[in-house]
Amino acid sequence: MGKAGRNPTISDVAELAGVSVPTVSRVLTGAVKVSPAKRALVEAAIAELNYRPSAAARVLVSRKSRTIAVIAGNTSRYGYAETIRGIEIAARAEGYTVMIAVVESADDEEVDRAVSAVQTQTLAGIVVLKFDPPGAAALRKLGADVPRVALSGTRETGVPQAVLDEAAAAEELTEYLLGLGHRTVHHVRVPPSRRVDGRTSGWRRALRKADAPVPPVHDATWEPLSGVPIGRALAADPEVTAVFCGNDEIAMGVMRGIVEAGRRVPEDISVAGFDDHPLAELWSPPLTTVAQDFAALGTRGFQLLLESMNDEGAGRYSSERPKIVYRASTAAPGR
Amino acid sequence: MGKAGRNPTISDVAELAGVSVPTVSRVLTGAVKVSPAKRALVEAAIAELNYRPSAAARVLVSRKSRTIAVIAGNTSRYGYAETIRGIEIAARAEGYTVMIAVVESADDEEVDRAVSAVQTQTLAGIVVLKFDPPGAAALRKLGADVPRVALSGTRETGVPQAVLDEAAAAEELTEYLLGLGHRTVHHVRVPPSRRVDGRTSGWRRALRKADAPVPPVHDATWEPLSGVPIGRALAADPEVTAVFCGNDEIAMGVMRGIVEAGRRVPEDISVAGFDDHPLAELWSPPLTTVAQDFAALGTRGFQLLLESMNDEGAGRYSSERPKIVYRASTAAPGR
DNA sequence: CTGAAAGCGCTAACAG
DNA sequence: CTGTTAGCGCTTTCAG
Repeated sequence: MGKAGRNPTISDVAELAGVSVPTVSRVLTGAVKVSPAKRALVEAAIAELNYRPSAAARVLVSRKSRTIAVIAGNTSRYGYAETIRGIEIAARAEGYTVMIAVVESADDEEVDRAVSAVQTQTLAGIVVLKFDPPGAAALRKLGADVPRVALSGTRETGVPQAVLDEAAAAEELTEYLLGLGHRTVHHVRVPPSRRVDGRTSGWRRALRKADAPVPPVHDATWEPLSGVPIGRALAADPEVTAVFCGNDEIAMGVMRGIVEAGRRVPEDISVAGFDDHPLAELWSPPLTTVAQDFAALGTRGFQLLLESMNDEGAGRYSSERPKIVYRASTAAPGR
Repeated sequence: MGKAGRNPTISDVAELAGVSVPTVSRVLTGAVKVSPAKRALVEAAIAELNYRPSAAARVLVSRKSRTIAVIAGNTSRYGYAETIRGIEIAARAEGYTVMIAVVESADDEEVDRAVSAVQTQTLAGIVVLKFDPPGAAALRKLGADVPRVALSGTRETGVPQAVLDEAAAAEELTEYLLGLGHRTVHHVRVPPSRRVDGRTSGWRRALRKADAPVPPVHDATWEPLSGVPIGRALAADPEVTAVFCGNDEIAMGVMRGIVEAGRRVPEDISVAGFDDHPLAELWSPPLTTVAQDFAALGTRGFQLLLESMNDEGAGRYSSERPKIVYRASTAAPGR
């Protein structure tokens, strides 16, 4: 019998069931056939002792793990949280456990800390949220010894990757605005993930293709409130009739600034966002935006990871085109 | 030298440094003194091989882990995501890694699955988000063998717990509304965590204390849009002048319904929410609400866990009183 | 201060 | 089908 206070081990189970330790292991893993009689004995013993195999011991000897890590710059912001949720759901469905490693900044020290924390664990795979510079830096430092998948960001070579084609969506949205009759579209950017930001480059491409002037970009922070002064500034310029914002929260801040400055949305100025935040539909006026299915992105990411664990489809690239959601915050320019 | 393709092990390091394996272990753990000369040798070897100790092997022999698990009914909804963020930040600061276990429902099977997944890991401790029935069910099934902490929910005995005193805050907010001159306050509830929901009971307590009529409760889902029809219904009743909603997102939906029905906020009807969602301040009109510091709750939770790992303060209870944020969505009743 | 020996809980050969 | 024998990578005695 196991000593009191200690968790039961596989030998406690073996002893109680009257079989050898490997036999218990065999019913646990199910890999090798065991006679029904002994199997029943073992299962009874497991139930009686409320035995749970130790993942640590298992991993040590089998070198196989049922844990994946998610490396992310953040866990609670809308896109991040939803993506992680998608990964977790897919992982759970396949019996995997998820571990989180947050990389606050792209500082060498911080990235090393996070990468070390991850490399210490024996993992089945790693999903990197390449939404921002910290994520990209972490991916770069990761060895190729463990299956990895990158989510979003610039295209990787040699690493399977799933992305949302933000540039295409931003281009389409900007074209829509121009098609409404706006002479040009102004842009408020969220902190860019990298040198080239898909949302910004899609916007610029659309303007160039239409030979529309490319106004200077306004930079917001992740704080919704940071959009307010930008909105006020934009409203002060009578030339401004359409604004495309890097995300919905900033768009809401910008709209607030515009309204505070005494102009109307969309009569005087059209405003569009990005993400289709849960509150975008509820906003007044409801926000025209781009629906990004982050949870599906996470799920695709885990799928890619699974494939890459089985050596299939290494280097696969999966791109999805987000859909524009037309609502009331955009309209033809007034007079 | 280590075989190619394999991660380097502690004996590869020992060999390269020309010392014994336990000596390497001693510089790794720092528990026992090692001569500066050997220490330098070992550190050089570690750096050269880019060696990372295996957490699995460590845990197996030392029975000590630097990983904690968070059990939660959800990971991406505002309060949940922020709480997890707070836990993760505190854990990371102390060198702990966070593992996530999601419990979708309170079904026995689902709860057992999550609890098993957690018990398989060798953990330093577990933080349970007792925000909802699944969380509460999971806490109940967890053995006392690993340090645990409960966050929110009804008071536990024997388990350290950190909570936000929602009932007190809801009562204060309701009293404020009554103090403004409203005859009573209507209530829209979010899916309740348990039989007694703090927000609802605080509201009811305030009405009783003031001898105000207690109108029937309206039930919303977690979907912000579910508030819209409720808002419309409320607006149709001329008796309604003040509404207290279970969270900000629902409050936004309710306000939308009220406005659609042709009544104004706050001139005709005051609306208050709960949580101080990042967009509450930006809403028109800005929402009166209760600021819940979920990240701080998470941090306090991890602190409690640390104490309980060191056998200090087992059974501690930490309650924080959220602060009311007065904004423009509430006012004295019009005539 | 340092090395030798033992063993954590489990699975992977290998006989039988 | 089943038991015996090894040993995963590390920390922990225990001698020196």
